[in-house]
Amino acid sequence: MPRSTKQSPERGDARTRLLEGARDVIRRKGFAATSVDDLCQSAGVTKGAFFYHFNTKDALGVAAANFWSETTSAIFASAPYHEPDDPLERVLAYLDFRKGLIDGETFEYTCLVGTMTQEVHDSAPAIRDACAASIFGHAATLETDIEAARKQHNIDADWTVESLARHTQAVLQGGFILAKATGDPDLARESVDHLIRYVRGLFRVGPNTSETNYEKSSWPASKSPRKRSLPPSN
Amino acid sequence: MPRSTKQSPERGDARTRLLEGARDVIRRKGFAATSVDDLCQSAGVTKGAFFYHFNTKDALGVAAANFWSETTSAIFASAPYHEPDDPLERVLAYLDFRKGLIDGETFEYTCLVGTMTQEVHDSAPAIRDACAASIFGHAATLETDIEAARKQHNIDADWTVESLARHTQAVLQGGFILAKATGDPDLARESVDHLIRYVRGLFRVGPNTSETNYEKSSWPASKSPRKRSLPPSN
DNA sequence: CAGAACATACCATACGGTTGGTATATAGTT
DNA sequence: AACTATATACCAACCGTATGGTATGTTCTG
Repeated sequence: MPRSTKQSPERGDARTRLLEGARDVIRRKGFAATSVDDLCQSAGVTKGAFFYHFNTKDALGVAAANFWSETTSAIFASAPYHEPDDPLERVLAYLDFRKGLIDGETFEYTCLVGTMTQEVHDSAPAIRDACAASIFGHAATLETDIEAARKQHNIDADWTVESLARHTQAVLQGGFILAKATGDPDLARESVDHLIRYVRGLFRVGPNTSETNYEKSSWPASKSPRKRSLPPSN
Repeated sequence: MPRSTKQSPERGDARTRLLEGARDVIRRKGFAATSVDDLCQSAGVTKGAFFYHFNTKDALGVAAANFWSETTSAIFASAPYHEPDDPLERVLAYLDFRKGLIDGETFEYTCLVGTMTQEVHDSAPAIRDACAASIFGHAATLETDIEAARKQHNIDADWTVESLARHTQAVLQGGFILAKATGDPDLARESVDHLIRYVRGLFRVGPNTSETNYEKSSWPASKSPRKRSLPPSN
């Protein structure tokens, strides 16, 4: 029988639990409306622990944005959309992958750093910069595939690789807003569909390339029972 | 000499000034971070006036969303993008018009109801519904032109008119987020350019139709001196 | 003069943050 | 192996202020 069989959360991971709680609570309520007490409660710690790990609430905001960057980039790095040999296929597979992530409750699939950017862009530059680094850093990961696809398909474009990469993020962020307005994730998926159609048009490929429909992998959200792990029986 | 030459703001329009102040301050700081005192100060009134006109802060949020709907739909109704005879030209002119509105400080061109939706979607259903009505109500105004263009160009589409109308709003909202992340309106205009290219592709028209570049009209923002009312001299 | 449209002063609470203390793990000493 | 020193990682209680909201008074208008 090991010593220290305490059921309560392990000592030493309060910081991580605070960041995970912040990720979910802030996506629900927004940054400003989330109190430090809310964050402590979601992590199961007291304010002493909070202010031991973060000097101020804004400091947690910065840390949460960085935490988001690290966790999501790990997910994207190991995601299956990199597998196709054709670079355009990889771009389309990325968009299909993103579309697959949009499911469940709103706070489960929306973007933490996009949400925080909206709120703090004018009042908390440190948080905003951390969010911007997350958004544009992720967008930049798409650029090599887009560039390779452009060369392979001999596209002489009136658009830049960087702007298309950013545009994909804009569409996702905007889709999240429409989804939040009604609580319906279909509104976000719908815009991704238009984006996919746009990219296909840019590269002059038909509508039926790459229909792998990548399975949804784990996305930063508190473990919630995912309904329908098997397809419906009808 | 007329009686009541008081320089101070007219009696009777405190409500309007509160809504106008809310429009600008909330776009800067967000809804939750904007205090009632902030709103009173921006309108030049006291809390007595505020709570005379609005029972609660959330009630002002609803009223601000409705105010936004009314003022912006008046602007769009009288905007020049309705002039072209060709319906597709009107759609493209609308997007060009929206692009032209993106200028100046961030709080001047971003969308109030999009901002508020992000924050209160899960905690203030009344505000969220008012915002949703504004967003989707505006999107619906595009549907007749899109539908007419689709018939005229004989497009048998795999997309619905409604979804394309919504997609335009998603792109705009997403562009606003990217612009807020850096303070650079070019990031929003860039996404509108991609959207315009997408719509042209959907209707199979070349890149050089309708380049009117409609002059920017008045958009809900506090009167700020607009630089460069004349084009640069080079 | 009655009621609408404000202003002033005030209240209870929730908020971000601080203070002082305690349990735990680790390292060094004997 | 036992004991101490020390830093880490937290907890519980407290503090000043900002906040949403109220109660009451005042001014203007029809």
